[in-house]
Amino acid sequence: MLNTAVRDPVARPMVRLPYARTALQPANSACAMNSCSNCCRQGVCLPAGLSSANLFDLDELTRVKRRVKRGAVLYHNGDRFNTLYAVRSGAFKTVGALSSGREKTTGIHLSGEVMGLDAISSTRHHYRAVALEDSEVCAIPFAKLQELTLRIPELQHRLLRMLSSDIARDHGLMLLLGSMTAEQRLAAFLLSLSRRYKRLGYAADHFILRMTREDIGDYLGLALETVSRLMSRFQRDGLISTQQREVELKDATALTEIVGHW
Amino acid sequence: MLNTAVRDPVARPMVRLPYARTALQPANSACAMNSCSNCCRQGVCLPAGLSSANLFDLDELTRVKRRVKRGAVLYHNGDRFNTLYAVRSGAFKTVGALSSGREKTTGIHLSGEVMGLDAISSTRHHYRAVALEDSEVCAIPFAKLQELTLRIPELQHRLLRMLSSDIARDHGLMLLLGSMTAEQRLAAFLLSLSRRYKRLGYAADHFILRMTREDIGDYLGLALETVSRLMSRFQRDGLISTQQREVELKDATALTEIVGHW
DNA sequence: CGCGAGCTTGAGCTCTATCAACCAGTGTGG
DNA sequence: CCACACTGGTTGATAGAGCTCAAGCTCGCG
Repeated sequence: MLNTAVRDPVARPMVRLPYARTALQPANSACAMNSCSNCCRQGVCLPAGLSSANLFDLDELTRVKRRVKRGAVLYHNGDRFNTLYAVRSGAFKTVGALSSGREKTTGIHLSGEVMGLDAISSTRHHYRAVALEDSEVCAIPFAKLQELTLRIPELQHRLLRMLSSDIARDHGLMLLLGSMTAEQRLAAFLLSLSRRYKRLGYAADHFILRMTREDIGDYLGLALETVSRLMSRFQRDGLISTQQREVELKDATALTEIVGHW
Repeated sequence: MLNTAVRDPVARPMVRLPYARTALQPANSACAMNSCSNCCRQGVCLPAGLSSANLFDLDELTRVKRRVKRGAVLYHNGDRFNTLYAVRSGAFKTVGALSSGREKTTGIHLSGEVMGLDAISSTRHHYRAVALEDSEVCAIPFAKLQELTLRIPELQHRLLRMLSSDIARDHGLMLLLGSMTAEQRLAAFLLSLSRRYKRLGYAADHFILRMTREDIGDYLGLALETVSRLMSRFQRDGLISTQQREVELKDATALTEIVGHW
């Protein structure tokens, strides 16, 4: 049932070096600078589109960095909100606790993405942010950021755009959760990850899932077994090649067709 | 199987006058004023929390009203975005078209709520906004609004909060779509409508659904038949009383328990 | 009165969750 | 160095929730 070639270490195409320098790297070392002005994520993160003069203002707000170990919690459900967190390196999930004891992952956040935007309206976090791997974030005091936007209209615009694109992204997930089959969901998920890694400058067709099958299931509204089965099936059908967390998209077109284009 | 009392016109408790003046009224006539300063939705809409001096500034931006007939489209998927719409009276749904031909309703918007926030980031609308009943909106030119926020920090804060609470609301729907049974979804939906009507000053336990079973299904990720069956079951179990679009919550506690409190 | 849109109910089937067993890899302690 | 436990992944069997198809009903309207 399993393609034995995959089990054979020699036949694994995915651990070759060219990849190891890009998407497969946990990206912790990729960006050592400590201010927005010289951060390699500046093009995709909060300061995207700002003039360099304005960047310096932002530098002061993002001085505080925080390291978070894999599995550790950045903020809890119910914590007072006064800080936005920009992911510098690594990856996070935000999870909502359900009374049933189960959890629902509402978001996956890669580097350059900002977490906590949903809490602006209520002054408290609704979710728990958990590191999927050893990660680092910039802590951005929201009150100061808001002051700054009054002086820098572009920054205000940028902030609004970030919130807005969060909404748009969530709507995409709602479409997915509300009207797609398990197969479509997983295909859409893989393609979405691919797009995001590409945007970060990594290989689009080859990356490491930072999360467990269970995490993916929680995110897509599926049981972990279903995720596992589908991964196997995609592999059997030659759409992807996968070994544990390592994924290579071999036929992105076919995946796109599975999703259907909307 | 159906409680015959409900079919009997005499036994219907829901068409009595006290209700007819509140939630059952389509609310078209409820708010005839034509500027924010004297609009009865001012406390729940965009201007919420602004000082009256600032309200006057906002008045200028919301001069343009637009009437939309039931079933008519306010804006289409792909339309250029330059205007936010605040629902003055009536109700809207926003729907995303899927290639399969089916549609997914991503939002239900009652009066006092603002539509189009998801398009800020992309300059184009991703969804179609359709009136669920004869409705009226305020057209708010976004560029001008943004200018105004630079002069009125409170307005900026308000705008951010609206976007943020949109995100939070969407997350709620994602939780619902991703991890609740059909029964829980419908119960949550009814309770949510109840809360929103209450906030608008209507009766919390008695209202008219502005949408068809199909709309509800599209919104909750269920087939219309499932919605219908569950409505019947809730009625049979004494949780609600319903006749077509008219709904009375008879046991909100039980509904809350069905949802489970998270 | 007849028509159509929307709602209800039934029957059957499919997809996916659940339960369960097993496997691989990793870390731990004796 | 091996036994053992533990985490995460795979695969199978089974059952049930909800979808689809289909028929009939209600109500408002021309």
